[in-house]
Amino acid sequence: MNSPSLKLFLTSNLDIEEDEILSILKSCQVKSVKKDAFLLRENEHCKHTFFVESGLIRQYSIDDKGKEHTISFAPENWFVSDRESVYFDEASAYYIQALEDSEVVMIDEDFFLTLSEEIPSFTDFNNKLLHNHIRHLQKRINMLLSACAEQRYLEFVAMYPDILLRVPQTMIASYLGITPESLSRVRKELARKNFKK
Amino acid sequence: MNSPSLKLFLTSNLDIEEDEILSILKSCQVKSVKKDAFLLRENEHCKHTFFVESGLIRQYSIDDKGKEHTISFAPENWFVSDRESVYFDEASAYYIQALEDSEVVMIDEDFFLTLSEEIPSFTDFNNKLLHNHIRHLQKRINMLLSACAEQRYLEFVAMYPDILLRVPQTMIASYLGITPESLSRVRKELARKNFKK
DNA sequence: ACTGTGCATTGATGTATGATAAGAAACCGA
DNA sequence: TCGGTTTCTTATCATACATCAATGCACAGT
Repeated sequence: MNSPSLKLFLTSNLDIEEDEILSILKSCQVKSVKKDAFLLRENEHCKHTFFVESGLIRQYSIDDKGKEHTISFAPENWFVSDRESVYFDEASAYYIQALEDSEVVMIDEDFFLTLSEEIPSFTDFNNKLLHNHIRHLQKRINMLLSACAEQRYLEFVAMYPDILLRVPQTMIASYLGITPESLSRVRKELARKNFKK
Repeated sequence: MNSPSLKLFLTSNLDIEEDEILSILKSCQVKSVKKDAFLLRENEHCKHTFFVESGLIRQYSIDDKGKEHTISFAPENWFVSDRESVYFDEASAYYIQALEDSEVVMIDEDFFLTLSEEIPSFTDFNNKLLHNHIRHLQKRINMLLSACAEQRYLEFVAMYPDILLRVPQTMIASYLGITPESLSRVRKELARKNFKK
């Protein structure tokens, strides 16, 4: 068994015994992915939810003009997946790619089924995860509707200071819905303001 | 009991007996709201999920500059709520307001608890609802990241042709993240294109 | 029928951000 | 250490959309 972070994540959130979790986790494959390798490509059916043990993963889409739009970043201890593709068994619209050499636990639907059957508290926990996810998406929509480039960047910095330093600005720009050039301008402007004070 | 749509909605999605649903629904209050009345205001704690029996409800936020941003429209047979406020017991960032005289069923957390205890299939159903919600939000984010004003409007028309005719353009504009003036111009341009063909 | 209020349209103008291109800097991998 | 990518910055120009302001409608209340 080689997924200490996921084990810790589950034991600290679920009412579950050490050996119980071990026997369930045994069924999960751990995968090492090199930087730039793909866990999912557009039009594939996503079969897994990935738990990031180490490294950094990005989920993004490509529009008709060929531009990338970052959906999410997933560092250690985060999940990443096209849950809709998994759940509704649809072709995915997204790419999931490693930004660093990473280790991910591949979790399939059976895993969730087993958990919800064997661990009563799992249902609630899963519910909470889903609600958290929704809250997060809600907030982002609100931001995209109302905030200008500078505000978006500031919110990102406040929310993900760690990620900021690990990914190229191009990708942060594509997360914020602006061009890399605009982001560069925003940063310059912010630096100027801070200097003045 | 005065919530025929909700009853139908539940019985057609859950493995449940007629009288069982009736006894559970009995605990829910049905509320009539006049056009423009509020079901929730910013900074209040949202205590209910509202199921719209009839009418039309809007959820929106107001930013620092006083501009409204429509989060969602909820016509008949839809749910509307600040689920995050309910679930995490936080102050809400949103307003929920009737756009037409409406009837809503006020569903509290106990209702969900009762359902999940008494109806085994409810857990799965609830899960499905949450996943659907997430899919929906995901799609909107993708749209906001990648589509121009015209595309956004076209997507809206395709997705909610019914709502289109029932709400002022100002609000549709605020849903799409553009100004009413821009929306007016987009529509004019589209009309011109269609005429030419 | 009159009048007020809100909404949609239109035009003139402004501005933030996009597009393009080119140079500078940082980051590999050999 | 070098040479080559990739990323970041900077500059110019272009444009979609916002802002501001005026007008026209339509509907509701008196």
